[in-house]
Amino acid sequence: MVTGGARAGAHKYLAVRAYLADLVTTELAVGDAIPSERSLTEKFGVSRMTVRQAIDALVTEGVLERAQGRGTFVAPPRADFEMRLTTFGEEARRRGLTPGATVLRCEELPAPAPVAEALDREVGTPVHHVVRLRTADGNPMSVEESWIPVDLAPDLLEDGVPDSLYAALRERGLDPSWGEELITAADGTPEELESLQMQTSRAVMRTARRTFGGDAAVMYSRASYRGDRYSVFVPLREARPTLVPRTRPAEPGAETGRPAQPGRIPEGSPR
Amino acid sequence: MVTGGARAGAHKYLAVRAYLADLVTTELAVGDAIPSERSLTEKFGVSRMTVRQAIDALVTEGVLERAQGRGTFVAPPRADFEMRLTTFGEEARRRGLTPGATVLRCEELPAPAPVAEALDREVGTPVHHVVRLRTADGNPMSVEESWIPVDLAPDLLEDGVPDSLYAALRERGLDPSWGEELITAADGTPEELESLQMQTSRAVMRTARRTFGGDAAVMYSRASYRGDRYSVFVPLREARPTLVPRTRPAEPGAETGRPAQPGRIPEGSPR
DNA sequence: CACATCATGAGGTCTAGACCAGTCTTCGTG
DNA sequence: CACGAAGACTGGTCTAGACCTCATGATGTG
Repeated sequence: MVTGGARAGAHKYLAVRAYLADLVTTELAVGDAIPSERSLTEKFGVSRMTVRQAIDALVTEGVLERAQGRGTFVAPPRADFEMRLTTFGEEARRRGLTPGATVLRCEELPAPAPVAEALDREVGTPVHHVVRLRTADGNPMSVEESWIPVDLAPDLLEDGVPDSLYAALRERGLDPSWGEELITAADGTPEELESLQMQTSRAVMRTARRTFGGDAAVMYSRASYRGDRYSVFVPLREARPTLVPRTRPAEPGAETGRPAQPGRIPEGSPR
Repeated sequence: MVTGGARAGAHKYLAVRAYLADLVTTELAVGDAIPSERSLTEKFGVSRMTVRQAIDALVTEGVLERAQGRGTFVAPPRADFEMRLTTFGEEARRRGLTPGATVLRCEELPAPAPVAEALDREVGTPVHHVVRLRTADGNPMSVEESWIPVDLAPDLLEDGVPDSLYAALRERGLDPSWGEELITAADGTPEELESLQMQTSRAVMRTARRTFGGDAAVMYSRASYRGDRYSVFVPLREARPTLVPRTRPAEPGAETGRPAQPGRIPEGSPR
């Protein structure tokens, strides 16, 4: 059973949700119908609204599809439909490759302007700075540079550079929960081309990423990937208009108390 | 009033939803609280579950944020938080540029293998083929190649190439509703470099996109953007595990009736 | 003055029904 | 046998309450 995380004492809709999640992953295939809402009502001894709350959650996640008059069905996996905050290591393993890393640099320094801006900090704020060569099955894939404010994780690099910076941040209660990334293509610099052992082609894919935990920026990172070995898959949603909140009129003295708005990602050289 | 689309006779939760949407766009700023659920209950003479249904919808869309014990607030615009199916023209205008296009080629031909695969059709199926140079404020930005099955829109190119292929498809009832894109970086070919008037740098960003309307692939397109003038912004969500339905055991004779599963995007040269 | 307590009011979960609106099957009837 | 109506499903919307947890500000006390 995959009921994990929703023990008996917990909320009832979570129990129903866990049951359905288990059904989907172990019993049903794409297109199959789940039990009707009324039958789940009896099975769990809960009201229909509670059953619907459980199903609603899975419909929102894209796992199920409702069809009035017919039933509720297992939805086809639409890729992910959202880019995820994954790490190089996770990505590599997902593709069946063995990730590796060589630390090229590891230091603490005052944040230069572009880094400070990306992290919503003052210029000169102490930051950890790590440069690594990332490999997959031993082949160089990218040169990756990361900056993390020292005050968020003072002991981050005490035992050397951790395999996964994200995992290390998570251990310190700084869950990376969302981010934004800017992707460009460029000719690699001579140093990059050498590190990546690129001979004939010169094109690299550059990414600049801001990672947020809650409302605070916890990490800024830049990477250059071998253009001939790396690609990004982006699922696209329909372009429907979005509600835009009214912009607050200038009110001197008014504090929004909402830091870390998404915005421009600095691209300029951080050194 | 922005109540449009939710007339009095319609569902009550839509009336509440429309009221809140109007509030957000005309009265409230980011971080402001909306009226409490119980006060909305009285204002509209509906039950609390109905009010919650309206709020839930806006929370799911990312417009509002709940906070137990405190209230429900206007959420900061997290970029889009999903890549959208936009066209070159829309993107350019959004960035304040004037889009332009020069048709380099326009023909009908039998689909080569990679194109046929991308469109879920037989090799040789007749497809429209359009190659255009896209400009912004007169500057070359990308070379874009599109393939569309002829049977979906036989008269698509009768009056010349339309400004927007997406708009032309929409007019024929083929709403592009989702898609998937593969992004790579590469050295531009000599022809690309000449079309794009690239002198010093050679890196281009290549995209290969499958566009779907409903469950059928309606268009396959490939584009090469000037690496020094183009970038892609990608919002990233938290990396939480996704439910994967059980794979259907081989059942000869069983029909899923579910075409157009997302999958690999062909990258090889289509000519 | 500082701090613990408590009342208030916010959202979170849940019930036991109701009627509406599609879909599909089944069973007469012509 | 063909076809249409009826019934038996499905999910969609909605009510009028209930009790819970959590955040906050007022209040009283040491």
